[in-house]
Amino acid sequence: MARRSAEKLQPPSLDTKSRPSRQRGIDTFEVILTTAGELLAEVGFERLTTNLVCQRAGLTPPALYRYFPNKYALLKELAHRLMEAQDQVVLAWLEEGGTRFSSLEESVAKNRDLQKQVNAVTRAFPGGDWILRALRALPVLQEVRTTSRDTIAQTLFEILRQANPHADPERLHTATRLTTQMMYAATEMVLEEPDQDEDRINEEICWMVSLYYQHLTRPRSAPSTPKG
Amino acid sequence: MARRSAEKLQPPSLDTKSRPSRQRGIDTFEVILTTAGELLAEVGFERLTTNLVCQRAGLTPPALYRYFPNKYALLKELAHRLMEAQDQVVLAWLEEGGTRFSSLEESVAKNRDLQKQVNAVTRAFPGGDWILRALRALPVLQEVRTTSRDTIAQTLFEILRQANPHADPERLHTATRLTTQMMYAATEMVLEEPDQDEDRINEEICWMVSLYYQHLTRPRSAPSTPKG
DNA sequence: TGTACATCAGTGAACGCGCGTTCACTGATGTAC
DNA sequence: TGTACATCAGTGAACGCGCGTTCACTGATGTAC
Repeated sequence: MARRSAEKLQPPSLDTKSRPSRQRGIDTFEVILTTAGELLAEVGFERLTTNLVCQRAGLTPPALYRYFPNKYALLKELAHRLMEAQDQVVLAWLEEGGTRFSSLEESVAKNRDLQKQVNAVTRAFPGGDWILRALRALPVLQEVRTTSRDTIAQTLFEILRQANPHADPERLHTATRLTTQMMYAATEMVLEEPDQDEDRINEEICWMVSLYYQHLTRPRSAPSTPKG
Repeated sequence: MARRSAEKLQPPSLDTKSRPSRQRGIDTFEVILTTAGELLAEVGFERLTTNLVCQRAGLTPPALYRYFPNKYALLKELAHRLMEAQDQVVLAWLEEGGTRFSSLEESVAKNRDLQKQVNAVTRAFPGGDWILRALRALPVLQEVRTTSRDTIAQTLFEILRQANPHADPERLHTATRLTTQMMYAATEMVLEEPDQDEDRINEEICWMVSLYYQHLTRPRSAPSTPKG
């Protein structure tokens, strides 16, 4: 009883409760998430409720409640998966030498490809745009967002640090976090206003980032103007 | 009766209902908004309810309901005011010649001052951080956000267009919208993670933007390195 | 300057709805021997 | 290979709460004459 009222004071702060062990449960778990993604795309996260998900998924509330304590747990799991999908794209790009180039134009082109891929992955994710909004709006999810961004930024930092040992490390560190954030912000911008020309925005954000890194890594020499 | 059920189909899409005409009403209107801002800062916009605002403001629900149809109307009014406060700062900066400079360093410095001011204004606004989140998360508010950004971007565009008649206008247009968005995104970044060094982030975002505009407006000449 | 009336501003009390959540239970799947 | 049992997975039905909203009303302020 005492434990009960103590729980009441900080109860909803839960992740996914118990993960299912058998196939049937695993399927249900996935159906719940898929349905939540669908509904998110349809009604947005404010009108998303556990009851609504259950209804659409053909389940009763206790079934959902077995795995997720509330709708935030649903959103957190979805957000986590979206972030992982994005991260995979970025990390693969880094491994394939996305930061290696021999001209400013090539740098822009490579960044543009990355940006395009990230946008595509986000778009393909059911309710992806809403998940991005939720990641900003709900404090519970901010950690998911920040963790993802910092992972990317840290990896990028290490690569650039090795390639540019003379650059100011502190500044480079801020730079990687900032540009990562900015490229995500550009993705949000494109998804939020679909009537805009995505290619144009991608192009420009990549010029911004490329010019900036050029400045940071070659601060005292004139920039290369290869085919000027 | 028929009218009633028709209204039910699209009712909550309202702005502030009737504005008060007498002093007493005007005071109440403002008290409601002030209280909403306070509560926003305390509990966030998800747990903000009209009842809660009434309770804190020492009013009964119908009093609030007289002016605002729901909590979104509250948020919309608050968001509108925050955007106006930000816009004023930016427009004043533009009028005072924020875009005129004689070196890259001066451009960065001027941008940094602007960014600092915008951050300060946002921080001083009760619940400002939450309003920024709501502006992203709630579709009802996106128009407020977009309108503000496009107003700024358009003004900036016209100034830059006149100063740089040779620059590609379409590209310049995209650029102004993009950089405006990016600088707002940097504000959000600073407010969301207060443990970070604001000055450092301001500095870097301004380098990004300044280098980018330098490239756009002098695409074929080497950048000036005055005190290199 | 005073009176009668219209309008504005806010109260008190209650409502229906649906959300999150729980309880005791049934059925299905795996495991030990 | 078959039986007994433990655990997992999900059901049916209900609950309390509080949110948004409304109704008929009172009191305060301004206006006409």
